[in-house]
Amino acid sequence: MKVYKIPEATVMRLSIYSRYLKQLMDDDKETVSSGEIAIGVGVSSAQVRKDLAYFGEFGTRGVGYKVEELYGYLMKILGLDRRWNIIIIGAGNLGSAFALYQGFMDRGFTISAILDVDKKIIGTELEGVKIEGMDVLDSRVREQNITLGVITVPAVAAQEVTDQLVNSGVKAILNFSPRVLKVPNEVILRNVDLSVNLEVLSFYLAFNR
Amino acid sequence: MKVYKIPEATVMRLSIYSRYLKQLMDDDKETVSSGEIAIGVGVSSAQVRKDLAYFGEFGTRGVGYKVEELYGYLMKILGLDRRWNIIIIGAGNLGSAFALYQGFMDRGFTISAILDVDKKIIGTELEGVKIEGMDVLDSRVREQNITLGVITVPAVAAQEVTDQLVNSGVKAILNFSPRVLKVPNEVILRNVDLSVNLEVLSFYLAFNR
DNA sequence: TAGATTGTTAATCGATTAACAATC
DNA sequence: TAGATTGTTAATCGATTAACAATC
Repeated sequence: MKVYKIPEATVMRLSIYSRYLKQLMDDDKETVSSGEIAIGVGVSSAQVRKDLAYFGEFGTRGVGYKVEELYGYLMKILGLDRRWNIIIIGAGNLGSAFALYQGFMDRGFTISAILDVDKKIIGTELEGVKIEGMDVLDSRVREQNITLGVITVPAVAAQEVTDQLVNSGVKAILNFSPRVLKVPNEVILRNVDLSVNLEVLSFYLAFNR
Repeated sequence: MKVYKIPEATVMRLSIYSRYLKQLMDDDKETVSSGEIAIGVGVSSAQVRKDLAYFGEFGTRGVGYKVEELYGYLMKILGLDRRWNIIIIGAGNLGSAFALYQGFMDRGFTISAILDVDKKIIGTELEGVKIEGMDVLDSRVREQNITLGVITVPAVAAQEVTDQLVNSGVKAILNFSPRVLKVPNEVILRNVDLSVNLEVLSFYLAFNR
């Protein structure tokens, strides 16, 4: 496969397009143009076509795209035509919220393990998954073919947990802790920093008026 | 005030710099260079200086920046030298997790109200804040000077809730629902889309190997 | 054929990086 | 003064937008 570098913004939009197409499918719409998608998700039609062009030609000139077909392509491009196993580290409020969120299931993600250090919650269940101690991290990741780690521990513990996940062979990490984490190049890291998001809003509120 | 357009990426980094400076303050470090900050947060030193340059000159050539002083400037720039009142709509898992997260308190945010439609949880408390019904949305926002709304309701309800928030006078919205929301120009909207984040990881996992 | 819409190229815009004079 | 580091300009890089030939 010829690998051009795909902008991250493009990937995020593809995910959003796919969700919009799902909506259209529910409305039994059969065909859609780049212009309609653009309006639906708030970007330009050129943007939509450019994003798709990284991966191939999916439409018909003068006609548009077949909704269901394009949806299928996008799911495949996004790697959502198969399942990914997730391990959640930290079963506090955020970790629990994440585990309980139903939306992920439909999109190809399986929560395979949930770990915490707190003896009081170890042994209890979340979504049918038993919360276990940190000692099983390595074996769970290896035995259950887990590729994706979600970090919802306090900031101070985040780097250590990251190192453990990396050593056990996790390939990608979604980090909710407000810490800048160091990972080897081959591990994919994404940060969802709730504080930063709130503070960006604070900035624009304070700055513009 | 002369308003140059500040890149959003710059604002996000300022928030991260400020957190790093806080760490340095805890370690009683007095001075820091752009190069040290750069290594600490994983960007280039030119980036650090450029980001700061949007707002003024905060350092001393040949010396660097006074940690505490720069921290103070950044907090001011980010609008964190005062408090912002927040209303959370949706007290499910994610809304609760958000409400219970302590980090926001320290950074100038006060959770003033939490609303939900579920009769079973209305009347219960989260972090000392009573969960109320949607009928009080307007009065709460107006009376308690709430500028910031956090949307943690299911996707289907998100646009309606958004409209209500906008009508009641909220100035900025942090949206956790996986929906593209329409807001008037003057309202600042940020989306934290957990699904999209997970799917970006899925993409790179599937694409690179 | 006329109208619509794609796929793609070229132009534009904006953000990052490199380089260096200013200066402590 | 010599060494260090800022603030800023110019060069580079990358992403978005505009425009249009291809084609259904």
